[in-house]
Amino acid sequence: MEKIDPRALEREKHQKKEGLRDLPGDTSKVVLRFAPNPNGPLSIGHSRGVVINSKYAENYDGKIVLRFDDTDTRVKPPLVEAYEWIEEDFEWLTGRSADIVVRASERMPIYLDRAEKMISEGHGYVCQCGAEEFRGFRESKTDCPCRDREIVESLEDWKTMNSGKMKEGDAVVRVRTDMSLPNPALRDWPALRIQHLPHPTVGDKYKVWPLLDFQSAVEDHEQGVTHIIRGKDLMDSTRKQTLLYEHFGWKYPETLYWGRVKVHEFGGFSTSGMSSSIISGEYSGWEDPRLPTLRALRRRGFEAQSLIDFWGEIGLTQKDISISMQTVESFNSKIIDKICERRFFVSNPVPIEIQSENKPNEAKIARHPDGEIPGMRKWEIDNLIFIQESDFIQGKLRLKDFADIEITGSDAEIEGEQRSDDRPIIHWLSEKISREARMFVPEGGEMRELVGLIEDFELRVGEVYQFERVGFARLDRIDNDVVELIWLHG
RNA sequence: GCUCCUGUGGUGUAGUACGGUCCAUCAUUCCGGGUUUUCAUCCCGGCGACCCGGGUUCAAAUCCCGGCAGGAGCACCA
Repeated sequence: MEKIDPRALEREKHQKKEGLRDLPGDTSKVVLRFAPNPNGPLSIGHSRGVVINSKYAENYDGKIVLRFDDTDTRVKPPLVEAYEWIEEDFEWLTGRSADIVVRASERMPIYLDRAEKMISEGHGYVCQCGAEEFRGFRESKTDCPCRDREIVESLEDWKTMNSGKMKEGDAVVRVRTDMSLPNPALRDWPALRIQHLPHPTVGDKYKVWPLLDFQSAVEDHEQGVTHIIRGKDLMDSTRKQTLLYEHFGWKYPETLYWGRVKVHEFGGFSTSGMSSSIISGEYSGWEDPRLPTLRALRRRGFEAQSLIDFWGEIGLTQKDISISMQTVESFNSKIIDKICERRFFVSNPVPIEIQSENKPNEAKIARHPDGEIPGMRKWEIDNLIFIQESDFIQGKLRLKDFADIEITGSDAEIEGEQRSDDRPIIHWLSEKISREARMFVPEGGEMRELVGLIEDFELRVGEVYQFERVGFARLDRIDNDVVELIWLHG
């Protein structure tokens, strides 16, 4: 009887399934891709794509392609520096570089060749209807006049388009689907259009450029992509591209989607929106701590792992979600609390004169309270100390790791070094160790600035410290002897 | 208008393909308590949810029908 496992009698509680769900289809040689537009650096929204795709690549021992979708020179033109920024952001986040990096703009011959083939096989045609005009045909499910022209005529127009003799907007290459399709988005969708504006990296060599749906479809096939994971706003892209794949006789990759993501603290933002706010001077640059770019988060002191943990917890769902940075901060705290040294930062300092004659002349405070980082911070103590204005009272206080004091006016008497009662414990600074500091706190679109004194003990630029009773902040730089800190979180 | 996606606590998420083991999982927030010479970390406890209405069934978060709500696409942007 006693051999029966007693646990078998207990009611089993359901467990939360951990990790990402399995990828569908053939997973023997997985190839994934992350395809941003290089019109700015990566933001927190992009990080979901990077994290999820690279996690799957890791899980299945597959490959990940970083592809720059840079075939638009007019509406969202590429930013030359952004290619490099994105590669840096990708590496920061995943700890490695992508297996393959491709720029769509450098693969133009492949797309143009494919387009010509499509036209000559009758699966596509050159359409010279205006955008408005075609909208009417699409809505009324009627064929446009260009649709029934001979293939040779389309081919001739195709050559004219490429020669540069046709103006932008005069013609477009469409994929022949079916104008009576129930979903209007799929009816003879546009695949390539004319652009005369030079491309920032390849110049004015090409006059006809593919749109996303065509370029992406062809390139995914070229790279042997097996699984596409993208936003569900691109569901119709999948349907359009599937039609194209049928024309070409290719097998479309397995496709998974995530829903729309909003971040409470940042509201609605877009790369192009941020770009114009930076140009107008509203923000100092892409690294402005108020921005949701990965560069800004990195500058504030977020660990890449916090984002990996965060997106892993959210997983891959098609729900439109509204997330809070608080959750990311919580993951970050768990990581950095163990590795950050402690320091004091006294904002709005109030000077206090210690009157006691036999005061100790040195303070020793642990670098880390749990001994995760061994060693002590040692300071000299003179008679002059500073405490934070918000802590300033008339009465009894304990200067953390130093002494019990009683304040009268702006003088203080040391009552003893040992803690003698449960009076409030505050952080403080000796004048000998104080250095002027400013802490920048991003608050929505504003930047609050706290002026105060920092504990000048082995400070290093780029390091994240936990300021006791204040919170985490990163030492951004030292300007004219003034230490500049950027607030991370509590 | 047409096409499509999604609805589980404050915010996310597990469970939904094969209905019972779910008086519904876990994280985060919030509240309370403990450890701590930080208002940090850590530990313990608590509050809090299956969009609505029908139907099928002994039994529905799960299946069916009908609503409703939110989001997306229908760009010569990505």
